[in-house]
Amino acid sequence: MAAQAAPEQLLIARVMLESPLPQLDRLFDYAVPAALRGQATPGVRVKVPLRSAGRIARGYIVETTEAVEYSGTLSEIDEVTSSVPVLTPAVWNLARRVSERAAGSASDVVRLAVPPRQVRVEKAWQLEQQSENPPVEYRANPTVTGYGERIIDSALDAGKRVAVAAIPAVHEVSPGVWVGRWAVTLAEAAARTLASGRSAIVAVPDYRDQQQLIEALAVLVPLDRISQLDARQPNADRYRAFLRCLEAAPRVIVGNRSVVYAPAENLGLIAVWDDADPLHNEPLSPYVSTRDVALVRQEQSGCALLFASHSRSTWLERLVEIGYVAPFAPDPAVLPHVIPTADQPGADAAAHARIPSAAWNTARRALEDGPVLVQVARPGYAPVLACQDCRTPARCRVCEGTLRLGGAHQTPSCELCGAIAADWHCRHCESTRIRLVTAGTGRTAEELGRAFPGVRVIVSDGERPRLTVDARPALVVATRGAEPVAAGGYRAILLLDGERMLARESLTVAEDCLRWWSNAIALAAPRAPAIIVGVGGALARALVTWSQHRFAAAELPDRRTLRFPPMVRLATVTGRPETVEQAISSLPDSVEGHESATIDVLGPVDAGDGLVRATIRFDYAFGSEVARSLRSSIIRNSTGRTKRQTSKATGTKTSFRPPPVLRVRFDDTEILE
DNA sequence: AGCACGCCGACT
DNA sequence: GTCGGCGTGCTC
Repeated sequence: MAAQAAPEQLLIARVMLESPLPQLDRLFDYAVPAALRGQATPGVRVKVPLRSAGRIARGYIVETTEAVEYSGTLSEIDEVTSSVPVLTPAVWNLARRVSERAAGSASDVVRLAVPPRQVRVEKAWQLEQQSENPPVEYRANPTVTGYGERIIDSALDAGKRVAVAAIPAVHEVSPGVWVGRWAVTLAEAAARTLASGRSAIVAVPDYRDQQQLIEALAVLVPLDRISQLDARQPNADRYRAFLRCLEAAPRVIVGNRSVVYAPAENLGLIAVWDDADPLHNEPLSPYVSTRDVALVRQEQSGCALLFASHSRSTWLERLVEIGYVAPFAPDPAVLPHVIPTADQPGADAAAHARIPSAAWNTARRALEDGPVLVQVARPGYAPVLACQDCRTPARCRVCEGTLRLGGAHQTPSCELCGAIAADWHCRHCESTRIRLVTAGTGRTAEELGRAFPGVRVIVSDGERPRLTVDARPALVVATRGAEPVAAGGYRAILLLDGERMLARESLTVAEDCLRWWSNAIALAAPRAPAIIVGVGGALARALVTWSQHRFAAAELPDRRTLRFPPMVRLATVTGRPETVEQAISSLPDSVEGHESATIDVLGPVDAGDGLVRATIRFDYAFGSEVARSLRSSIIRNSTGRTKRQTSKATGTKTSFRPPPVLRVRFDDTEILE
């Protein structure tokens, strides 16, 4: 450690390359030329030579050092693209951990975290930076209301992880502006964090939720303290909002799933609304959901973490049960008025479309007073296999997976483990007759409207979403998930397609339905009746007593017995048969210190195109071992052998690599559908 | 990806 | 003994 710093001490930049190639997923050392010394700081975008000068790769400087880690000749950084440090150390650490967890590339995660550069936007932002305005004043000491005196506040102030049951009501945040009460809770939590001088990230599933949250926030924090980071906004707007997050002043950063990667300085809170919504599942590699990213980031940063929903997911329930997340419920309690009718749709009321007469009468009466919500299933379900006699969905007798019909006249086989269901019989009624349930397109809104002559009908669905409706009488027909917020709340709610929604083939149908129904019921006016048709049992009980977490808790023992998520984790491996075989055989079979942890493999099953897919199930303790093993299989596969092919028609010889196929995906719940 | 290196068959 | 095709492996 002698002071031997020569005047021209070598400066090394460790660079993450922007490349999808798994074998390039590590840091590369480059020498920083004297001319670039001032700009070559961690987080900036650079261009570097890669393999024989001339080829240029883009990347980010992750760190600078004077210690050479590489024992070869160093190339020099070609260019510092921009002096803005867009990849902050915290986000880099998050990206690395998240990618390791999912056997993916850090650069894939960074791609989600850092929006593409917009030169004009960046220049404008840099100019604005120099003439910074004075700090704004926040409303003093905001508090989270509706959960008892300072209960949530003190949990958040202590940097805890909490699962909050949302308050099932609507709320008028400013004259004429109504939002779900949940949005107020999240806004209050964010405002409190901001007032303490720290930033908050709030992730919501979609744009409609984001709108409500922004409206709730607008009355609590100054507008210029709010950033919206939304994948559907234009690149320029997104990059502008992203750059503002890099500023030192605390902010509330709102957006959909990738907002959990926002570069918030001094992060005090991550809040996630409705973590089980499938929109929180990232469709891009390495497919890590908002919930998992939030958990990793909370662990790294020590910020508070708040999950809120009307219906607790089984994933969160597991975390509550192991004591990792603390549960909170509204105080005073708010109990919606839910009325289940076991009547089959249309059984007693042909005159009223398929609405049972009790529900029809309730709706008729409520329509004199204000809007009534009718929730219907989304049209066009994929055909599923079910018992012909009792309609129980058909499941594999080996592993409880979903049965699928491969071809038109084939014997059904298990989608998960591939077992042929030759001697299938229904577990519920012992029938041996199986049938294809082709769910129709459903009744149209017009048909429903005809049941209530003379009433204004408003439709809200995926194509024509409607965010709000006023307080005047109207029949609001909405597909699940697209229900508008009504001023003052709906005077009655009819959940019509219970049976059809439950017929969907998925491990998670019950909890999905509970979530869809709960979210709709939460839009009711105080004590307005919510009638759910054709649903009984534990699901109806959970809704009537408004204790969805108990339903989630009751699911877990079964999942543990069956070795299904969230009690174990899953990873699917797709590729050529030999490749998948190799990947499976190199999996570890034990983890030191966790001798009771187990791992098993289902399949492989045919995945089309000459590919197969295997599903690996493993205990949480196995996570990093499995990820590391699969990662090295991916690298081995992508650097592997070539195959030569001679074209017989032309006689030309071509040498090419078959596209290396070994796709790994962790925690994909859709595989169970 | 794209390019260099090296190992094995056919040639001056 | 040497040229070059193509498979293999590496990229700071």
